[in-house]
Parts: sequence; structure tokens; C-alpha cells
Amino acid sequence: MNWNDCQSYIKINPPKEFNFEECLVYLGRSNQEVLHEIKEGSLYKLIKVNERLILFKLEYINHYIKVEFLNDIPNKNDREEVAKYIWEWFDLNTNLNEFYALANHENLLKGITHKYYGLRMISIHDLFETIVWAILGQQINLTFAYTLKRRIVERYGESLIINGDTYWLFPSYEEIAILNVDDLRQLQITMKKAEYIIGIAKAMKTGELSKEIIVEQQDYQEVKKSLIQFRGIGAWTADYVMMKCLHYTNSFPIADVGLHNAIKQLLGYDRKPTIEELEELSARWEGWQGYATFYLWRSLYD
DNA sequence: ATCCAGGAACTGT
DNA sequence: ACAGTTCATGGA
Repeated sequence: MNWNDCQSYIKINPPKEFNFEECLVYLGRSNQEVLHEIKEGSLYKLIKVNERLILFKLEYINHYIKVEFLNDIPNKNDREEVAKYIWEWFDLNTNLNEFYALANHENLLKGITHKYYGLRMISIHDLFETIVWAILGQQINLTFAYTLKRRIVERYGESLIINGDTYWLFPSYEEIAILNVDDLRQLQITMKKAEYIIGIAKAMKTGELSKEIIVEQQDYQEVKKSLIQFRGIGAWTADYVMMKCLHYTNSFPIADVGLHNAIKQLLGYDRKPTIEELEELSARWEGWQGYATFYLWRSLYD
């Protein structure tokens, strides 16, 4: 991690392969998003560090990310935690040169990696949030999924009001673990999904499921297998979680409808690609299937 | 109206 | 192992 602590604010020094604007396009893909806000090229987000709420504003200035604190100035230790958070949020540990080198020999990826150069995997720090978002999104349109997310956040999440603007935190698994299925049913979440979500929350509360435990196994197949053991997590969700939360650049939600639509559009098909075609197309993406998928998703927002 | 949506579990073979 | 069915509701 490369950063400077200027006490009243901090500077993050990202690698060369970083484009803040491109990341903002992805983060701004839905106007229903409640967990961050984009205004005039700046990104606002509320997080919780060591039980303290921290609201910050990100801007890209002179090749660094400036992080301004909008409520209290965190102490030295918490400022470092914020820096770590942002470093992980934009997946700044990953060296994209290898991906770009590989993409240059790929018909499907060559164009979009140049077009969206510097786009990083926008990750979700919280494992519970990632899994819930994936479950909510299963088999429904994205607009409705955002509506459900907004309802669960505004009903069960913490918030901070500054200058009349409300900033939200995703609810913790502790808060959801004590709910009944009916509580979530009231938000129009289906019974099955409500069961899945509460089950995941309970598994996290007992410590049976956590980022630490899952990642301990390291191996892609092992991690995926252990995720799938939980009800509500199938192959697609496991890959989604490994991609968006656990930073596995080789995770590949091959059945993803967004991925299919992106490929259909880029290749000018009048139908979605078959699984066989996807396997053939992705044969040379080894190690970078997650980034390939993410760049393909980005191509849907032009 | 009708189809389908960033799937997963369940059932029957 | 594999295919078909059910869940559930809104968006286009």
C-alpha cells in the first residue's frame, strides 16, 4: 500500500494502471445506489472503522486520490484503516499489466481493455453485503434488486446525516441474524431469499462463515466449494463473491446474464452465447477471468 | 400481455 | 449425473 498521511486528510498513490473516471462510471451505474454517492466527479462514502463512523470524500488530483474526512478527523490508526479500505475497494494490489498483455492477444478483450484502461475491480469490502447483494440479484432484474437493497439498507442499516444529506451503511450480519423471514418478506424479498439471507447472517454470527475462514483455504476450487455449502450460494454466487469481495482475479461467473449480454453486444450476435462458446472464448483468459468479466460488464454501461 | 431478469434448490429419472 | 420445475416479483 502506497499512501501519505497528512493528518487532516490522506493521499492514496495508486499504481499507474488506474483511472478514477472509469471507476466512477462503474460506481455510478445505478441512480438507485444508496451505499455511495457521486457528485461533481467526487465520490462520497460512509464506512465504519473500529466502531466509529467515518464519512469521506474522494477526488483524483495530480495522480493521487485525495481523501477528505467530512465528519470527525479519525485518529492515526483509523486513518491507516481508511487507506487500507480504499486500497482494497479499488483492488489496487492487483498488477493489471499481466491482464493487459494477455488481453492484447484476445479479440474480445483487446478493444475494451484499451477503452477502459485503468478500470479496477470495484470490490465490496464486507462479505455479508456481497453475499446478500448476490442473493438479492438472483433471477430478478437489476433495477428491482437495487430497490430491494435500498429497502433493506434503509430499514436495518445505520446512517449518518451531514448537511441534510443521509449516508448509509449496509446492515451488519448481527442485525439481520435476529430477524424472522416475515421481516424480510415485508420488503418484498421472496421467502426463499429471506431464508438464505438470514441463514447466511446466522452462519456469520456463529463464526461458521467469515472472510478469514473462507480465504484460509486459498485454492480457488476449495474456496468455491466451501461457499457453495451454504444455502442460497450456488456456482454463480460463489464466483461473484470471490470476484467482488475476495479478489480472486480468476473467478468466473460463467452463467452470468450480464456477461452473456455484453458478449452478445460486442460480437453483434442476435442471441446470447452458449456455455460451449463461452468456454471457447475464455480459454485464454486463465488467471484473469474475473477481470475479463468485469470489463465486459463495464461495456454494458456505455 | 408476455417474456425475462447479474440463479438456486428441489424433484424425479 | 442430469433435466425439468418451482420460487416470486417487477421492469421493459
